[in-house]
Amino acid sequence: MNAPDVALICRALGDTNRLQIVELLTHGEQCTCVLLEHFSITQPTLTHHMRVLTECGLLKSRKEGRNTYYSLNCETMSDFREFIAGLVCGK
Amino acid sequence: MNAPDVALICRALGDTNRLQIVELLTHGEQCTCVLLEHFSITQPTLTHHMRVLTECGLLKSRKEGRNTYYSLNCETMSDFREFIAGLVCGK
DNA sequence: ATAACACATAGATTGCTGTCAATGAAAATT
DNA sequence: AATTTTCATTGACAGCAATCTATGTGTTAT
Repeated sequence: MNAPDVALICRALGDTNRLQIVELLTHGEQCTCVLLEHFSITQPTLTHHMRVLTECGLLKSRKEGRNTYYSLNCETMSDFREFIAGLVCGK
Repeated sequence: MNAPDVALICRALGDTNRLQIVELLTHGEQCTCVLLEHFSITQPTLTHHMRVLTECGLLKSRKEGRNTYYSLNCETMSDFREFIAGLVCGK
């Protein structure tokens, strides 16, 4: 994973709401309606955040009936963790 | 380290130039003048980026003569790495 | 003292971002 | 078929952020 991709992900995680969304999704996929209960934002704003997180590759989405389920993209998350893990002092 | 602090750091790392600055500083402290050679931005813009990185706790600075030397704040970096390392699928 | 150097600060501008209300679209329910 | 539910899209707005030029400040060299 190269620097521009990482910067894009960091920018996505640079919003408190989005960071909390990712934290919630570490426990498994969730639909928008359930996620919405955890925040004090409107549904369009949440959908906007989900879009940002999806476009940088962090999330996957799956439609089932009238629900949309979001989950972490494990591969991207793994690559990102690896990059950050490499940012050590005195390399 | 709590979520708001992490979000602040992520936002700081969400700029390609700043991410590269942090990568450069993993090899040790550097003064502004040397860092500037790696980028195609003006000196005030670089100083602005150093300020952002310092204010979120990622960098430390030290003045020696007419030079300012920047280095990673190892403790903050460590806490941040640990937080990101905890963002795993299927927790 | 004067000049040169390294960096910070101020002010302006342009573009992006988080948020909302309003609306659209597709599926399930009645 | 009509209504309800769930989510996406649109358009707007206020605030922030990246960048620049111009200038200020402290330090070293001449």
